[in-house]
Amino acid sequence: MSSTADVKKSSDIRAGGDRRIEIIDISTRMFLDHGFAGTSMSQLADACGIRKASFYHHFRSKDELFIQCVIKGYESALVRLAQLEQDDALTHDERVSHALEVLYEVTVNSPAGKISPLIAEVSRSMPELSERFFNENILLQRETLLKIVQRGSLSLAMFTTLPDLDALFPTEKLKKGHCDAILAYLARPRNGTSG
Amino acid sequence: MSSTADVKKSSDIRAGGDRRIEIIDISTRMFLDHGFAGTSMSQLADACGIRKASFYHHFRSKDELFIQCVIKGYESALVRLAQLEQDDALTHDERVSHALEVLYEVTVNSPAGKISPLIAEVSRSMPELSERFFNENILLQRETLLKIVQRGSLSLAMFTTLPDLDALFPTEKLKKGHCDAILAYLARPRNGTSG
DNA sequence: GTCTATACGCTGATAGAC
DNA sequence: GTCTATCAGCGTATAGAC
Repeated sequence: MSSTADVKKSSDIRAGGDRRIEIIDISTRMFLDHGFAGTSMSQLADACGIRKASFYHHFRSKDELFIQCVIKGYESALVRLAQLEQDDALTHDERVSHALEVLYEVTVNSPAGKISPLIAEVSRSMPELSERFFNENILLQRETLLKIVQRGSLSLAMFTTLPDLDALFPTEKLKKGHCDAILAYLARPRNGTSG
Repeated sequence: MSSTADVKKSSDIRAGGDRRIEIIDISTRMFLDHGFAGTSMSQLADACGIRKASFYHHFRSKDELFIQCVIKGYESALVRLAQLEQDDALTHDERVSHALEVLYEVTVNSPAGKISPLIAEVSRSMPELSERFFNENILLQRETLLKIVQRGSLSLAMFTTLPDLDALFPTEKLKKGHCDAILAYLARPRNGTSG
């Protein structure tokens, strides 16, 4: 399906322009809706209003198209973060707060966040994409967030544990929190006994 | 791909026995790993150690096999809930608490929970499966949970709002909670100013 | 209940005219 | 830059022997 050479920089773009962007947007929607294997080039061609063969003028393969969809998905979020880092109109606290909002949107709610399952789907056939997603998205997110926080006069020492940020939200803890919330809710209007 | 007649009761099982169970378990693992469209009958046959054609002795179609995988996925959780409801060795509070644990496992951590994205993948081609998943899994979960809670001497009135349980965990609220947690974490060892 | 052989549509992809 | 025509291979599914 794919080879190591399939994941490269923008150098293997065959053509540039609005049409390309349009195709990527439409294809992203299709991939999100039907999965990678579940979306055929014929379906994509129909959705884009062109013939199947014309697709190969813009993208050398289905893999390549998908990779571009994924990259475009997370690039916009990275741009937003980068702009935030440069925004002098905001206070430091506002920048940090907005950055967290952006990260949350990207990770949980946005189309970019919903791409993750697709990457899981193709992780075996396109391992380079998974790696790239991690290096160019996850790691860059963390770096930019770090820069944003560093713009304030905070001591650097406190960020030495930043990579452990994930540990802040362990499944077990969240689970207990959720269960406790339900139990508290159920217990609230209790009138009788409990046995 | 599928017709209305494809989703039925166990009457359209072609054969019963251990082999069938084994095939379902292996296939479930494959579907979870590669998606529905991403898993071919050849791959499934290889994984099960039989020929492609032999598959059709057990299941009339790939759709039918998938449906059985989904159903078996959530059935075990429902059985656990039902047993819990009958368990007189536990106190009422224990039963409620354990039920929440089971629901959490089923929804978030278990293979059954991970099936949800697969159902989303095929929701357009197998709408009956989505409906069945909701009616036989989601609704039954709620019903059994309700029964478990009702075994205590709590007033029925408090459950009139149970269908709104989802509202307890609105995205915005959770989001704010997570962001606040990160901010609190970042602010903790703060030594300098914040502008 | 599993096998071999086979039907046939659809897949991703290419060649070459315009 | 889009098209028609075409390819080899794989997809699901069936027929029928053992």
